[in-house]
Amino acid sequence: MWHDVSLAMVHDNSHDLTVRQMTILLSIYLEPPPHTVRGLAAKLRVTKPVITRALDTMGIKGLVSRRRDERDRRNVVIQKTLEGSLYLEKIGDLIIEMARELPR
Amino acid sequence: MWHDVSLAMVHDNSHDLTVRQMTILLSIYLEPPPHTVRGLAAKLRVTKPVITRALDTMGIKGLVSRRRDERDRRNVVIQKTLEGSLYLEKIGDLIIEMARELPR
DNA sequence: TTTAATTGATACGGTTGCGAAACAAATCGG
DNA sequence: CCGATTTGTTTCGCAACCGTATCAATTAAA
Repeated sequence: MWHDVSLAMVHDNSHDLTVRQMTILLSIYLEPPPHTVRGLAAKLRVTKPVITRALDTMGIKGLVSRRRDERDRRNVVIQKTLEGSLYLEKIGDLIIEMARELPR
Repeated sequence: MWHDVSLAMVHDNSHDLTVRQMTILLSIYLEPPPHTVRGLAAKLRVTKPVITRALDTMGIKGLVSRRRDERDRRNVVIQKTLEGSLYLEKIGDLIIEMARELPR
């Protein structure tokens, strides 16, 4: 199943994200907000620039957006987007479809 | 579940493969041999250099090996290795473990 | 045998991601 | 107010990957 889904992702190729980027995206959309750079860095155990750069590229693709936290303006809160939701929904459907076809 | 497994892969970090490389590796180990460069390129719908380069890097990591086909010496057949088998087995266990913890 | 086709590898220029370090802005603590 | 801390970003040099085009070796075809 992992093979089939990965293969479909390679075929799709619309947003080709790295495993790290995909993991960041899933964290943002599946775990309860708010999400910050340092929080994601800690969860994935990577450095902060990794998060910043991933947010840059995913921001250009429209998959996430950023906003300053007005209560503590050092913080940046990461927000979901419609396009990101649609993209992950598509991947979710893909996984479900592949799982359904498993030989059980 | 996809999230959890990806997160574990990022944490592990022993061989950090791209999605393409992982898909190539899974194809080699899960689909019936023989595997050739052009065959994998066709299956993944990528160009041949992509396969060659992926085999280079995965070969260095010891995950696959290559051998000339003696019947048609233009061909290269890709072979599994012990280390590659162990690596994929570890990932398989990871997936099973994560799936077991699903809320059903 | 000589030409054409097939197969995998390589060269090239460009893009992207990386870790470490330095940085600017904001907040905290005395 | 002023130095220390926290937070996210940027810079630097470097390595890896990409697609296109080309190459060398091998086989098939004429």
